Amino acid sequence: MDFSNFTDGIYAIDFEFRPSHGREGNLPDTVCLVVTEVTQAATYRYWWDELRLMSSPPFPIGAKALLVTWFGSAEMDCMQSLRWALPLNHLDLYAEFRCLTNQHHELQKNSLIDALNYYQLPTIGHGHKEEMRLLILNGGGNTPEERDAILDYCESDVVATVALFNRMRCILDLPRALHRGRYMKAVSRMQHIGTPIDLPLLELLRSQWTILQDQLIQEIDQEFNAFEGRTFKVDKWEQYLHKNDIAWPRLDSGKLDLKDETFDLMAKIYPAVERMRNLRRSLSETRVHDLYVGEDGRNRCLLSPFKSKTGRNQPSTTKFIFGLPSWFRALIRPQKGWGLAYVDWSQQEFGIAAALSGDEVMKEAYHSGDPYLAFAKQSGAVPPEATKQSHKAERDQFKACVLAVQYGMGEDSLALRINQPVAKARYLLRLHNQTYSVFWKWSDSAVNEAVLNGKLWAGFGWFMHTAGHVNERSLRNFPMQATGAEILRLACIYITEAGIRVCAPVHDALLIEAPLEDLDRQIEIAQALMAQASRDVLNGFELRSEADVIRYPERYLTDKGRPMWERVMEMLGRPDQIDLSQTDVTTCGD
DNA sequence: TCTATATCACCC
DNA sequence: AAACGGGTGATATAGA
Repeated sequence: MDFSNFTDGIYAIDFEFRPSHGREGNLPDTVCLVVTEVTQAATYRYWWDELRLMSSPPFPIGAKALLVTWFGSAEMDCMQSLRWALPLNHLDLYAEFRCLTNQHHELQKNSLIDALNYYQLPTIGHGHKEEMRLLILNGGGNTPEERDAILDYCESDVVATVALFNRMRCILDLPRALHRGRYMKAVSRMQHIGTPIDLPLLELLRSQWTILQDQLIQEIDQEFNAFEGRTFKVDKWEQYLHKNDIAWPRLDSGKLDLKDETFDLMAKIYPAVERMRNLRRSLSETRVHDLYVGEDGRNRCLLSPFKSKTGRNQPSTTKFIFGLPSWFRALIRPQKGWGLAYVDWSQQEFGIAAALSGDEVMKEAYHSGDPYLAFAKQSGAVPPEATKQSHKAERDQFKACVLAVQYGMGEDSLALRINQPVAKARYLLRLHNQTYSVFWKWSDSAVNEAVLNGKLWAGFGWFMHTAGHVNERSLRNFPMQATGAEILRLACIYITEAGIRVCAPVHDALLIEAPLEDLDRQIEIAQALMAQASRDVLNGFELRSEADVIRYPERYLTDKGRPMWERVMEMLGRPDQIDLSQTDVTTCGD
């Protein structure tokens, strides 16, 4: 496959846009569009009054055309707002540049300007770019001068995109580049749909939140006097400790250790500390105003595809509902007549490790349906007839050990985590080594590859540069996490292209929505496609998935989030919002 | 007063 | 030197 197949032309485009009504979370309002055919360098400029009259894009999007962009999910967001169809073939230079320069020592950022500098191509300055960005954001473009300035600026980005394309085209792995471009299209579809939020309740929460905080502090802090207004003051806490003769752990720097963990530890000796711990925890979980929710009650924000070094999406944790503390998920609620499903792969990284390493014992553990208990059995620590109920304590420890290995945890940290002597942690890690020796050899080989070649590959063309010092634990984890990201991308492609409405990706999970009468069927299809994606990436090895189902008028409330949600609803005087929260679990896979 | 750093809390 | 992978973001404190 090469570029000569695109006989209808290769078009670079760039939109300028701003959120509708200036409200983040709303769909974008398109300001202008510039299109250039890359070989003929023919350029076309369109202002929004022309664009809104078009029912299809002024460039070809069929099988014989190619769309070239820098961060094309944004361009396709605009196309969807204009109700245009999306291109069949898409090449995104941002995705390609991220892939080629991942963890490259000379590169810190990944803007278009950074890419142009990297290839020593001319750029407009950061200053002008920022100036134009603000002009567009603040509703500029009403005078002929401003309009020309915005179009010129938009055109300069297209010119830069074309230059970058011509510089990069000979080094691209085209089939995989088109695959990544196809993912950018799926990203745009998800960004366009967004996650349904109970907007009236969110607004109530927002309007009352400071009052709730003040109430909480006033009630609890009179015992301690450690707060000044709404902030916890270290020196005031120190005074309290001094007055009460409490010796508090300190960091190496000499400052008080204020970790939640430390409060937990000290609460065991001084029960009053527990009350302050709870107060601090509640207050730390208060990001209600930054969440992007449009006037239609949908949480929409940039998903930041390919942003992490393993290729994961990395949306802002304050703007994205799934980045907030988990009790906020109870704000997620299907629209009337609709349902939602949060579908996630079961023990994804364990399954990936088994598949990639070819460790048959590990594969068997995955296929058993309960890898943690299987590990305990395979190592001989519990009898073959042991169950989750009969050997709960053992299972918890073996589970902690499996997770520890995936993150490269050492025996000291594991001991702390499971609240056991170091010797016990050492014993568990040794059992993992012995039971899954093939996995460990494979894990060693990743470290060797990285050190010897200066690169570490994760399949489908994603890799990171490893010249210079890289943490060994990072190298061992990279193939598993990056492959997980690859499986998610493929599943997003399959499921969005099957016409299922995907609200959001969450690393090893997807939130989908459907009318209630179609919900069960669509969950089934989504799970089948998630299994398909895992097989396609893992050479036939299938990952199971589970689904939490939320049917209107239920909200998405998990066991973890329930206590805080109930507390907040009580304080808001809305105890009626507590009980509408049942979730079922279905499973799929072998 | 502003910025950089350290530390912490949250997510998977 | 530390020893838990990948992140974002808030806040307190220290220093310019």
